[in-house]
Amino acid sequence: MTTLRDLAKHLGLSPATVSRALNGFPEVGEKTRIRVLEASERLRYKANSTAKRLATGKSGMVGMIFRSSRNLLVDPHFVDFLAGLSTGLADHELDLIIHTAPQRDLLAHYERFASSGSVDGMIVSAPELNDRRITTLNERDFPFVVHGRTGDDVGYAYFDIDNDAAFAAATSLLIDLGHNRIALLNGEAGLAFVVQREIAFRRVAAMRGLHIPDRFVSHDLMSEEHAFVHATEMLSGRLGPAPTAFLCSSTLQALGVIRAASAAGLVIGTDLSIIAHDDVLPHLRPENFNPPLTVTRSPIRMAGTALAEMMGARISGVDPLQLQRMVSADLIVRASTGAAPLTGRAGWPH
Amino acid sequence: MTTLRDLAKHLGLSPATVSRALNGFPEVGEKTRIRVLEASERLRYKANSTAKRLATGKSGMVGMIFRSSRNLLVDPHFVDFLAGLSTGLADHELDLIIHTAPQRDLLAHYERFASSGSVDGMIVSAPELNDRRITTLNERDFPFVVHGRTGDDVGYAYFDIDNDAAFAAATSLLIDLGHNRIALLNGEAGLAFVVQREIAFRRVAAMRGLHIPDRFVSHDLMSEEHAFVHATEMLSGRLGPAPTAFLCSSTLQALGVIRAASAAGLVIGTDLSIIAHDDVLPHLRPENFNPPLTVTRSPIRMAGTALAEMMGARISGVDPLQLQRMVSADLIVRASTGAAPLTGRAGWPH
DNA sequence: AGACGCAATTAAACCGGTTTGAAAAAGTTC
DNA sequence: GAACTTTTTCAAACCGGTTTAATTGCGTCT
Repeated sequence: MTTLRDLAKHLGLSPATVSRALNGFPEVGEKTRIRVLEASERLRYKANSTAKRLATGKSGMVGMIFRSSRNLLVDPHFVDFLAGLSTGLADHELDLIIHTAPQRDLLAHYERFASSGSVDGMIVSAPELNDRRITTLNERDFPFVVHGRTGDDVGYAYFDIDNDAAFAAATSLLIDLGHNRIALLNGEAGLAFVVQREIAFRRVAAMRGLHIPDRFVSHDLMSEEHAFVHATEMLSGRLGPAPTAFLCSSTLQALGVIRAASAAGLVIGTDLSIIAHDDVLPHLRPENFNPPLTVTRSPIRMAGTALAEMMGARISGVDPLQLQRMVSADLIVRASTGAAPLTGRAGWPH
Repeated sequence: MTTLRDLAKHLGLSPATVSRALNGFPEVGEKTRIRVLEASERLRYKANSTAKRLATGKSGMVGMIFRSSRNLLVDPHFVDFLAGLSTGLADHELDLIIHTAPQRDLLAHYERFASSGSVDGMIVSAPELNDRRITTLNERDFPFVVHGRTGDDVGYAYFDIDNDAAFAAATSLLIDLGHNRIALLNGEAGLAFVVQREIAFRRVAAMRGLHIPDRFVSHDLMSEEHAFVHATEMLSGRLGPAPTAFLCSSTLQALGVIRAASAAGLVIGTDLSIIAHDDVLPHLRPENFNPPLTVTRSPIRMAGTALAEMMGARISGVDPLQLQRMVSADLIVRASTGAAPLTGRAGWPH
């Protein structure tokens, strides 16, 4: 393995000059630079990245920590985010370190990452309402960016979609269409975006005089299968009058609702309306569903690239308050939403 | 940030002794060790991992490179593999680096990783039949493990399932049931496992006297949507007599076939039989399909953990030839396979 | 020719750990 | 208590780069 000193000796130069030549410093003579570049090519010299890091104090990596138990890595939403993130990081010549830790000493692992110099920054995903990972990193003054936000007025860099506006608009649309029994299939309890969506949904419903019993709001993994189970139960009548509309946190859940509705003999768009949030997963296109799905849309992959960009800026010292972005989701009305069936216009009793 | 020297000065010891005390070397006095550990706790000392790496020559990381274009990261099969891998690596105190590179200089990035010392080993996934990544790493004598294998007699560490046996068994089962028009929905052309599965399928079909026209064998992303499109086309009759059975490389594709069959008014298990390979994706359980799906099963997540284990061994110097594992997939017969409909027993003409 | 300015190069310190070889301290043996 | 082990500690070199401060070489001005 060729080192910088080997190369320097070979050329009859000092390591300092060689280092400068390779890194494009201006004070190196033009003929020398060419000579160095040629020799480094010929001897297949590759700078040892560890040594470089130690000398410069930059690792060129950002970290992400996963709980070994709860498997975020299997969630397609999350993975698409990851895809956007890692390609975005590549533009800044940053690599991503995936680290897994058991739930109980998750925070200790964040601390170790933050203070051992192995990464220049961290990505925090799927924050909960009071997320101790965020407070820990904030205290240490360590660069990090968050996908989502824990409140309205926070002091860290984040990228988020306007969950409140999106779900308020979706709820309004359903009520305008005459739906008075609307069920919500939400994500896992505790996650910030889940709470935000539910608050918007319940606020608009209450404003319009609707009562939503808790048993028609589910909190679970956003998978086809879980949604199928919940929707089947809700449509069965065992919990009370069946909803005439479903609001889903994900198009995957919409698939489950469609399967449950087919089994129950219901026609989507006529007997039952569905709106879902569309994260624009590459292999799941709600515009091709039958019927095409009404959605609130915002590509989650874009969140990944945006956060990669922010991470780069944050590492170069940009103030986190300058790195806060919220985008709105588009409400796209298609054929899965229609007027509520006349037979089912009564709301749930208070 | 406390360094080792700070700590040593604070204790009135030499850096050497402190380093030894922290790393559990035997030649340190017991009372000294305790003193050191206490002080390091109190001063919140965390060893700089970059410096450690430089000194020891081990990075504690393994790398994985993705093409920025073809998006493996979005493939749920692949992601589940990744989940198994990263938790398995954690057991060996290894972290995973995710690196993205454009297709055209993919190999250069592999070389850089292999010779810059930034990782101790590499993971190669989704190999093609003649995969230059493998030859490149092999030439450099750099530790790596492969998920899958490019041939029967290879000189590197791999974990693979017996694709040939699995697809031969599945094909035999269908033919035994009287099916003479069997379509194959395969993965992307060129991938090793895709070729292996197709060879097994065609060999058994030929042995039993069946002709399989190329237009009833598709090569594409293994997604629900692509499978739906191909199955719809094949069932339409536009390509010739419709198949009475589908063999799928993934349960996702089976979902697409089921959707296409429903649209065509076909009953699964009676009018149309389906077998798929089940990678045991956590949110997609073919035993809960309606009807439950006949599968060849092998958890892809297990492949991830097995390869993590192998990577650890390979890094500690175990001979790659000792690290070759092939497991067989179980054929699990459920209700999605039934006797071929009497009306459709004629095979495709030669 | 001497003084000066500028560009190109270098020696040496540094990043923060680990490890070797030697020295000091402590413990045994006679 | 001297001689000899054995245990514990230390100074210095090392990993392979970067960077500061000093030095050399060369053309220019007077």
